[in-house]
Amino acid sequence: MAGGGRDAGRSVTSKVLAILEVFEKSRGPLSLTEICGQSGLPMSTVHRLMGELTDWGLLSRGANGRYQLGIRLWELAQNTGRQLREAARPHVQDLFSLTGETAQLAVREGHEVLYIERIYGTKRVPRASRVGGRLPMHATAVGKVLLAFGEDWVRTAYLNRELERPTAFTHANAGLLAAELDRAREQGYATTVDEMRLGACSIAVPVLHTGRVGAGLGLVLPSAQAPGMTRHLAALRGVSAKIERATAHIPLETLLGVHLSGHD
Amino acid sequence: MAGGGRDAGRSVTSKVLAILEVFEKSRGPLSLTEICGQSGLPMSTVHRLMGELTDWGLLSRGANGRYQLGIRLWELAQNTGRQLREAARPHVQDLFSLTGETAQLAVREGHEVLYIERIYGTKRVPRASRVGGRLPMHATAVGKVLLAFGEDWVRTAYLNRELERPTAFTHANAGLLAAELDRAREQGYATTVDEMRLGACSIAVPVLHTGRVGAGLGLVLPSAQAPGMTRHLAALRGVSAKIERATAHIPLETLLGVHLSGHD
DNA sequence: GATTGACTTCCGCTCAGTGGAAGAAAGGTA
DNA sequence: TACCTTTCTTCCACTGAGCGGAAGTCAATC
Repeated sequence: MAGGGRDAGRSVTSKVLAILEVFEKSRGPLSLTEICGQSGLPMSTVHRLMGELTDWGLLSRGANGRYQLGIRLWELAQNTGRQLREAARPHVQDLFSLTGETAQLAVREGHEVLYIERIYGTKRVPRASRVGGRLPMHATAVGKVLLAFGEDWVRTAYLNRELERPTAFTHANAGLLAAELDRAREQGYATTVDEMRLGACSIAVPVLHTGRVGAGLGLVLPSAQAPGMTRHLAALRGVSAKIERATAHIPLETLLGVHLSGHD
Repeated sequence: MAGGGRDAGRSVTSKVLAILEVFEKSRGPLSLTEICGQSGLPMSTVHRLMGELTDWGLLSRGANGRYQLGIRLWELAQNTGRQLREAARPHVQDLFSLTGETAQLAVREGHEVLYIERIYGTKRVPRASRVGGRLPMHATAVGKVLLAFGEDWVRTAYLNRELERPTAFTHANAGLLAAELDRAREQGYATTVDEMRLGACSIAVPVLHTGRVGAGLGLVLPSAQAPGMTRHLAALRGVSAKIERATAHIPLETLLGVHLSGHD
């Protein structure tokens, strides 16, 4: 019966968010039916909401009737963490110029590394991530740095979880990993070799802010160059220091739209 | 009376969007009161909505209680026009490497240029825009290219508007501008000198896709170098061709979350 | 310890949102 | 052309989610 069998207890907002979530997971444009299927919402409801969202520009609709995220959403989102990205970008570029290797900046988001900036080297290195993408922390150099220099409770919580093994070389043993993180902390940098993607190795240093790790700055290179990786340390540290100086005046919480305190 | 004096006719979604719109316009984090003031919504309503949005991560809340756009929004938005950005980015980087000047890629959004990618040169050039930012079309080289090679109705509609004059050198006369656009079309490139920002000049070429302009590719340099700007044309054209090839397999509408047909 | 301002919670009323169903397009298939 | 299938769009009577005024809490400031 009309209005009676409604999905009780569900707020409108939650439905809108459910729709956005569908787009978060999928690649290309989606048809109305696909959105309904994946969100579990009735078609007429989705149809109405899509209309409102499209009018505003959060979503856009192609000639074939399929929906995709709209450019207005992208524009809006450029304001998120803009200060960090704008301050850091030229320096990440410098790091690339200095080394000629793929350079990247990442932060912790929950139990994963979130890549917020990257300059691609011309060399062929297997790509594991992209800007806006996430990876497990223990399989990447930036991730290890974020764990090693981060707060203890984060590290403890992380090591108590089941650790993924994207490759056969991933260090997934909690005890050994803990020792590796201690070493990283002493040395001031972390590395990986074939741990996330075969053929790629990486090295990273922390970017500190008021004594805490704000981000990780790293390089990705072909595994063949793993032995000589540390020759890039000077560049990494120099650039990291510059980013630290460039962001020192900005409150850490403002840098990214992230809660830094609390146990997620 | 409770529930009686409600803001009739206003959908929940529109309120959520009104809140997001507030963030679109403002710089830093906002307090609840500020959001209420700018959106015109009652405090208890905003408070409840903020709770839901924050839980999901569209917004985040700092220690001081102020709200800002959350990183999840940014992550979500990375999916917008990703194919174009990912395909184009390395090439924009190449353009920077080849020229050493600030390189940028922009598309048309309504009556403005929207910058979607940029690599900063080391030279000091007055900055007028940022990634995710907009500028009037007739005051920028990429904008002129988008007008010159775009559909006729866009151009006609644009020239019938009042044309802003960000500097004293802006070409704001519709007739002269039309002639300039014709010339740009013949020559295959457009330029500006001090037209958007004193001290900066720019040159741009179109990036075509199935015979239409998909985007504009340009360089910004100090005005002192304006006379010799055209020496970068070969690099611009070469890189543009590469981007065209790299995006040829993607339907134009999918490239960006934008409606390309219809009169905005 | 009183005043002010900013935020949070409460709660009964009511209309915006709901979703099933019927209708309209679009896309096959023969 | 007619017929079926799938996908999208519109309609509408019902009702509980959202509403917002008011009262309560908290933290500065005087």
